[in-house]
Amino acid sequence: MTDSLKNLKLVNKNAFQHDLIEWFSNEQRDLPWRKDKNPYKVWVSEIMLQQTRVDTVIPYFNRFIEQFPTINDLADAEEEKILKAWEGLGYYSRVRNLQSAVKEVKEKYGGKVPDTKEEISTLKGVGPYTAGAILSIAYGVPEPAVDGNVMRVISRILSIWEDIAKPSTRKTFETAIYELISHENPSYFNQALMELGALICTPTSPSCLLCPVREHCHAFHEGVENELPVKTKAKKQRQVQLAAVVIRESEKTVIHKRASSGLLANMWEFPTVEVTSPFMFDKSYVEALMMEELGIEVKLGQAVGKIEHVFSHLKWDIQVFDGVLKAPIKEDENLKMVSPEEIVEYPFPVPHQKIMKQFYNEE
DNA sequence: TACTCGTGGTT
DNA sequence: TAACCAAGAGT
Repeated sequence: MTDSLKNLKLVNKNAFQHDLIEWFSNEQRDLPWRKDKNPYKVWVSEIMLQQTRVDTVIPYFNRFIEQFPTINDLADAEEEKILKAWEGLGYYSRVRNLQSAVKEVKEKYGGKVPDTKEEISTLKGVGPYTAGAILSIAYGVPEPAVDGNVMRVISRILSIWEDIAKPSTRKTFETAIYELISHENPSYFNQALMELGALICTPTSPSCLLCPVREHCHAFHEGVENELPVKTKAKKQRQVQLAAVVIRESEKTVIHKRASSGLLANMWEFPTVEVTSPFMFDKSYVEALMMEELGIEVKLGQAVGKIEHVFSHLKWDIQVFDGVLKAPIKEDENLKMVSPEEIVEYPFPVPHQKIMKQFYNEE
């Protein structure tokens, strides 16, 4: 693994830093989280940007900061509100961890985001990348912030052939960045690597002729920029068959809150059960499951449609039924009857938003 | 380590 | 269309 950094000492460090930072100074995108270096805003942006595209994040970031302008505002918010603000972004534990961490900053650090690697890394949801990003961008600390962009860019610059899909590989790149990072401007150095990965040094067909650090790039000189980075393939999603019911009772419908851990934790949904093998979508079977698992006595009507939704690791195939209650539900924290006006206040995952749109709200 | 955890845009 | 991809972290 040390051998994969054999080109590290061959890089003209000062020239590389200069070319990279100069390019970023001139070409960086105008993004809302780049307006100031407020550690809280930097933090929020970095959590949102995890595995999520810039264009997707922008409107969420603006709304989130407007709704929760400070650490105190977020710390004091109801979980339902923060999940609603995150609705549609995915990876919902990110925002629950963020609020948990923000509460800790409020209580243990007097509301000031920690500025050391050791302290900030103890916060929920702040891993090696996010710690380095906040420290370098908000506080000017020369720590690496190794994300997918950085691994791709540096794998090409240094011609590193380690598999970037393996968790242990990140350390190789951190070692490289510790050596290469500008101590005069660690913020721009880290952001420039990511910006370069996003705009120039893209996964397929990188624009090497436009690259400000082309002359420092070993992969370009060896003509192997399209072979790097090495990344093993992800395995296919597992299929899950679900039955959901849209219950109509005098202009209202029944919604259910999911478990507090696991997939889509604490999000709301139309009553849903997983069905397996032979009896797949048999109505009386689904009715029995609804009673056993959710305590809902429902009479299923027509199968009104089908929703398909692909997650990173599984695929939902939802058969949607119409239905009416055979007996009133016992409303509690996790089971409610709501009107069309009320339902919009609850956070729903996208597949159930699709159900709402197609089979409940829409005419 | 390998798996879990979302979503939407690209190829 | 299916696969791939995007500023990862928790377990």
